[in-house]
Amino acid sequence: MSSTSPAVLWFREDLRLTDNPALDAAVRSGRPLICLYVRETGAGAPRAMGGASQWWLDKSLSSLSASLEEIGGTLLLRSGRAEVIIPALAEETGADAVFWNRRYGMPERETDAAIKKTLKDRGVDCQSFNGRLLMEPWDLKTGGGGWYKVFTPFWRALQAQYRPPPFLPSPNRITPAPAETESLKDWDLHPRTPDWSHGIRAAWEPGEKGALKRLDDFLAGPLGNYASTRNLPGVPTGTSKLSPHLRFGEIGPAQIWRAVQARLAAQQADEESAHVFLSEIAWREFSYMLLYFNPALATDNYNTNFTRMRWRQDDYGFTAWCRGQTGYPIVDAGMRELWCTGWMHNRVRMITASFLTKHLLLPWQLGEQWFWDTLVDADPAANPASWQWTAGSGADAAPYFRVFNPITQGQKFDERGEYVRRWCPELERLPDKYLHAPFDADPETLSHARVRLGTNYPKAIVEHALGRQRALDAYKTMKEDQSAL
DNA sequence: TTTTGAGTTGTTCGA
DNA sequence: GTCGAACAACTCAAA
Repeated sequence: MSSTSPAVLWFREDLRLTDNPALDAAVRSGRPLICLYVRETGAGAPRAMGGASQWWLDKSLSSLSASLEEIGGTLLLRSGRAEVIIPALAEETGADAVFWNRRYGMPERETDAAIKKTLKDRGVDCQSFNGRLLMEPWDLKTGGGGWYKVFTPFWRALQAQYRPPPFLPSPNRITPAPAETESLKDWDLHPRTPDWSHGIRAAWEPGEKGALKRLDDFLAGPLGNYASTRNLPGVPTGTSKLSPHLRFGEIGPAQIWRAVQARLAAQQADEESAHVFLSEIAWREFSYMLLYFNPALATDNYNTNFTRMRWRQDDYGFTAWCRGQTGYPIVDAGMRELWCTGWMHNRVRMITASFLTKHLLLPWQLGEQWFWDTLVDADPAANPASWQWTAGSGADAAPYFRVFNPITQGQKFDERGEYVRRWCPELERLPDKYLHAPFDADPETLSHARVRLGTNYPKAIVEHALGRQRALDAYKTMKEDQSAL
């Protein structure tokens, strides 16, 4: 092998230098490197990112590019169909090897397989790695040889079988190979006219450095109380907030796993909290397995009984939900946090998703798409899997009769109202007693708090008891329709 | 092959 | 205020 032929390292959902198996192998191959990111468009491209994710991608690519330059490399940018770009780049540069970390959704898998075949036919070595999951979907099988459909046995098997591979440090030197690049600025990923990204910018530091810092900060403190505070949206450090970093692969789950285990071994972590936290990482894994075996996870009901579900059509209700104007403070606070910061606390994701699919009886796909467009952590596996879980159509889903009560959920998890007051300042002066149910407050209390329902804060768009019963009836009807077949 | 125990996150009602 | 049961069957995973 001539060491002068370059290799292509194709970055996709693994925008990091540390613990990156494809990058490590590419560097070890001893070839000059072409580090590439492709903005994929057209047939075979991944689902188009929403605005918030594009914002993140912009910053993450800047960060990756800067990190590469620190060690002598550069980040090459190209746009178009990967099936065309990758082989063409190999030909143009004389590259005789291509490295990447695997993807698990469709049509990416087909695209990657097609590229691999093309490259091999032309004598270009093509190697793929696991840089995104603890265990890949085909690695974890039930005793019967199938894939897990229930989380708990999946989680048990994962704990029993997973051993993290050795840590791969960042290369300290890269020899770049020249090739022409597009400009990140020209990709126009940052929003203009208007630039709505102020709130997002204030909340996040995209890129590998930000990811590692977030992990360190979380492990050093918040992890200790994770089991108890992770459900409290008013506690800013209650959760790790690693989700967007994981989504873009600025950090991998193996790094998180090792770091938590190291803390446990050093007796520097509360066992229950560490366990609960790792189980959240495992939910992400479970979602990827579901996506791998159910490529239409984002559009089709996993439980096909739900094809008979009679969802409502309600543009007004959907718009009110999107805008955080439902009249239920915990729901509105969540939707506004999402709009403003590109993120929403997990507890509140469940409450808002339940409200859309149960109280408003709107199809989960509407909510899934809205989250996809507005979340910085919008994940092709976790987002649809979680929406289906809440709607009741998913794998190991919440039983349908579990309808979150947005009033009691607020009282239980935002008792002092820190969260609601942060995002619904018009309710700031309401006493805690009525904060989660302003419609129950007497006129005097409302006027004293300067809340005018229907004027500066909406009336509830659906009464809780009515919404709940309507959802339960719809479910019952669906079952009856099913058995009538 | 059959059996058995179990299943992320809740709510409501009645004692 | 607190507690346990009912809510609905059904499918999964392992013995």
